[in-house]
Amino acid sequence: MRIGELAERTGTSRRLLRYYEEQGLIVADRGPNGYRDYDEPSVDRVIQVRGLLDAGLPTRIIKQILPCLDKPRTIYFPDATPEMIATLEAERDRMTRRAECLLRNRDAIAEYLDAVREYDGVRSGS
Amino acid sequence: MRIGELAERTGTSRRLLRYYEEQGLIVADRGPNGYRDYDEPSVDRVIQVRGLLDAGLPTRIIKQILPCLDKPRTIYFPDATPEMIATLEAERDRMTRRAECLLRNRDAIAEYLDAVREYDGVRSGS
DNA sequence: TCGAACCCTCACATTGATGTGAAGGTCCAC
DNA sequence: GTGGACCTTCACATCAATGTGAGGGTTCGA
Repeated sequence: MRIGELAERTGTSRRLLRYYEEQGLIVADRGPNGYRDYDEPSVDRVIQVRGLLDAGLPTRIIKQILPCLDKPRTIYFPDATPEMIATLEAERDRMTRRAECLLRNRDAIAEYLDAVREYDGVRSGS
Repeated sequence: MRIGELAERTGTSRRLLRYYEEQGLIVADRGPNGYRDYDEPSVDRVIQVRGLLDAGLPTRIIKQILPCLDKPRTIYFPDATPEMIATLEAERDRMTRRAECLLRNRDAIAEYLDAVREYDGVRSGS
């Protein structure tokens, strides 16, 4: 598929798809005319990249961890260097802390909303 | 306490503390000399702001939700306008999705790390 | 009273993720 | 064969979160 379709199916601008490619997060074949050509799995890939980005990871890190997250659990150990391992461990912990913070604050918001709902319910009668 | 101490205790640069104030995320008294003067709770406040920021929320949103998150469960309903409620609900859901994505990918990384560890363990013998 | 170590404001620089638009090639349907 | 809807690259713009430094005041201890 071409970039327009991928953009539509992933809800991502063409500009960003090119940017992700430039950052090494996705790859694309090229047709004889220079047009980018994507395969079906690219859709999931882009969605995952967007999720990670939205979760707050920078492209630099995403590029590093993506190879470890590929579905066919082949578990590549291409260059599981100590630095790489350290980066992953650090990132795993960062993600844990981040998620905790997120959930903690989300719960606080939910709690507030519940209180508001109850308040409104009482105020307007049942 | 003055800005230097707060910076040190929160691991945040003075510049950023001033920025957060400019964005309305924290407040500071002023001494007769113009120096900012912070109270003890400011420390937690700054830490929470940093957590939310790190969790990916923009200052604009943080400013909106912070009042709902204040500890003394006074539950202010200063201006619980419908728009405000909608914003909060949307943000709550966004945070949930974000956290899920984060945890899903974190688990994938953890799984990978486990596999690597096992691989290394086997390879080097016990 | 001098210097170090604070503080202030202002303003420009940078980085990452994006938007936008120009200048131009390709493909297809009419 | 022309127009519209694609695609290409390049480059400049933007926005939020930060860094950095200039120019200048305050506080305090030696």
